[in-house]
Amino acid sequence: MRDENSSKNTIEDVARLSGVSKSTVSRVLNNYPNVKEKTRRLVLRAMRQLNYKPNIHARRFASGYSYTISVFLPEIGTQFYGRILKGIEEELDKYGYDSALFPLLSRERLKRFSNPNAAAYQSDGFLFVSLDPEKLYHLSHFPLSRPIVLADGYSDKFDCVYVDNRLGGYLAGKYLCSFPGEFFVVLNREFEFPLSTRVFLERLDGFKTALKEKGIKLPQRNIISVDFSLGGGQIAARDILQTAGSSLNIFAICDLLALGVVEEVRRAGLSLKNEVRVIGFDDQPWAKDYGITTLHQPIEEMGKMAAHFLMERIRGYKGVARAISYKPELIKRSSA
Amino acid sequence: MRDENSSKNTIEDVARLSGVSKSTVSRVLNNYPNVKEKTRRLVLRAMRQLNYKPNIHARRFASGYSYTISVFLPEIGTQFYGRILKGIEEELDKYGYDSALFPLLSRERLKRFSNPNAAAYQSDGFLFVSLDPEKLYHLSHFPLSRPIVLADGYSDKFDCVYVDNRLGGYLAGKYLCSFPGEFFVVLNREFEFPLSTRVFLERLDGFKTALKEKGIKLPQRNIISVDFSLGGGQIAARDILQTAGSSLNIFAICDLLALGVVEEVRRAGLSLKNEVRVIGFDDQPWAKDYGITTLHQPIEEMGKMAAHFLMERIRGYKGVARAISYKPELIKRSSA
DNA sequence: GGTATTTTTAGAACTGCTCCCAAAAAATTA
DNA sequence: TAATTTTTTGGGAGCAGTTCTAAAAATACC
Repeated sequence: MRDENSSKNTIEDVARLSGVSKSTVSRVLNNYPNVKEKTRRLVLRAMRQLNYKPNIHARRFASGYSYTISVFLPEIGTQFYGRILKGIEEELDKYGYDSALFPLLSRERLKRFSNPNAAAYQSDGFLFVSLDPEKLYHLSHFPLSRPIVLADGYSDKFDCVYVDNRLGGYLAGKYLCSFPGEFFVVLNREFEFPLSTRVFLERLDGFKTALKEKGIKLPQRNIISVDFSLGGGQIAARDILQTAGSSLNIFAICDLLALGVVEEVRRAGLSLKNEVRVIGFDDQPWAKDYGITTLHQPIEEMGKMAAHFLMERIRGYKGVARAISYKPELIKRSSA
Repeated sequence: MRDENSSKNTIEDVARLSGVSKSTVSRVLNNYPNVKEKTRRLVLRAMRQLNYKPNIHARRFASGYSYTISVFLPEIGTQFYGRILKGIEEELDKYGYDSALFPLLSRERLKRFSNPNAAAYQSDGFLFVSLDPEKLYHLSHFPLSRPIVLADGYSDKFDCVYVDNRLGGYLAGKYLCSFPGEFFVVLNREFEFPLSTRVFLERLDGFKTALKEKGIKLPQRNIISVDFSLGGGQIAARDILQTAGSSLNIFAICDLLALGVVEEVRRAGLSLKNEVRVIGFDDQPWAKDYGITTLHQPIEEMGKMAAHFLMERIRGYKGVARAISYKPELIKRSSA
């Protein structure tokens, strides 16, 4: 089927109507600086008049650019990925770029990408979210001539944008230490090997460090692993409430788990903050509504910045690898 | 950045090496039937020798086809979508087609697609998974000249491929009715409006029908809504076990919830089948390992068939809308 | 005001593949 | 074997942009 979507008008029609040459229209199209303002307006008006839409295939063909970047992520069912994607897409829009999503989902699915001609590699750059490109065995297939940027992950080889998760955990720990009682961490199970991320373990690590500084020990059985879901948090809370005393400090590794915990604590008729303190991580938009004390991280901003780095590289920037680390911030609400 | 991925060799180089014309090479490339076998082999050998990869942009440009279809789905964190995608991709591969994924994720994100020039619409066809294109308000932007196919959903306007969920629920109900005791359904909460699917409610409906036939009533409070996760199933199970008698029949609307239920039942030291019966839905690959009695549905097969329909349409097939409905099959294992 | 310099523009080559048309080759028929 | 039909192949004109080069226009300078 021919693509009726791109209207019939070509760059030539625009040129004719505005009385300039094809190349000038092209320059306007691509935001080249050396076009007289008057001419630019003329051309833009003609474009509008003809409802001109450049043929994306012709454009890609002629320029050699695909105007697309590939985003690899473990999965995208969670709000975190929805938000980071939002940031990425917003930034790309500015450059007329699109993103193609490649959720790896499972070890098995990852195999699909062992074909170096897979669609995933037909783009101008690569963005890895929560993923370590060096761990993914198909990296050998990577066209390393094209830039790679990491979001929510660290590397010394590539530009990357991440949150200081260890610090976040530390801040949570430090704050909770100011309360008496027993300490718990609600953690979610990790992905299998090549898709695993250090993020949660780093938060845990920072948390432990803070406790240690105060001479508090966190017994292994107080670290409760559940699946990444509201229900997971609820289950963990029930287990904790069933076996522990009446003054509890709970660090949930993310807001979703924290919400599950908070709901169960309320259901059990216990008083948040007085009897049980719960801290989450993320500061999801709804965390405020539920009064969840949490560590704020700028998710959309990370996506935006990562996309920005990548676009700079695609545009030819050659400097050494850069890393931006965002500091999480403790937001105190009613849950702790 | 120029695309170094597609090696330097063009169709012309292949033509020269194999001693034929460009057009003949093109014919071989596109699997045209009218090429002498000897010539075809000659050309293929030359391609191999030069490690020739057609320039995908040139191809799209010249043909007007994008060799891509857009797959819209609510989200893709779950195994169901991973599996259906697998089927889709396998089938598309046969035609040299790729899929671009567009998880709508949320009402808010859906807005991104209100732009008729979004990448999502730059493809040769559209596949809606668990989604009703007529409910999505951006349908107005749809290039209806290009074919649409539904998977895991029904429509009289478009080709569609789905499972008879009502029958599945009915079979579950009928089987459980052969046991005494109280009846429960574990359901997961729905997506918000435009992303909602009727799938789970249909299963519930079929289940109720079966009970009604035996004169059994399912009180509203025996329908337990939890989030779609392992933890959700566990929570539901705890609630059920806490308040109900000792002979229970539980229909979990999907295997993931069923697994959560089964785990909790075992943890509570109750005997599956004798005291508590649990039926799931899906027959996920791991359901067997956990002994979950469930309704089998051919997920990959659905994806494959949907992709097949779509490819037929893209290739010009003009017949009336077709619908394939798969009948779920009860697989008895140790949980019921 | 004339020349040098810089900015802006037109013209045309180029990208690599598809596909139509006509020519050549092969197969079939008389 | 010639004539006819069918199959296979080559030639070349698109496709719709980008980009290089050189010319034209605008600006700066003396």
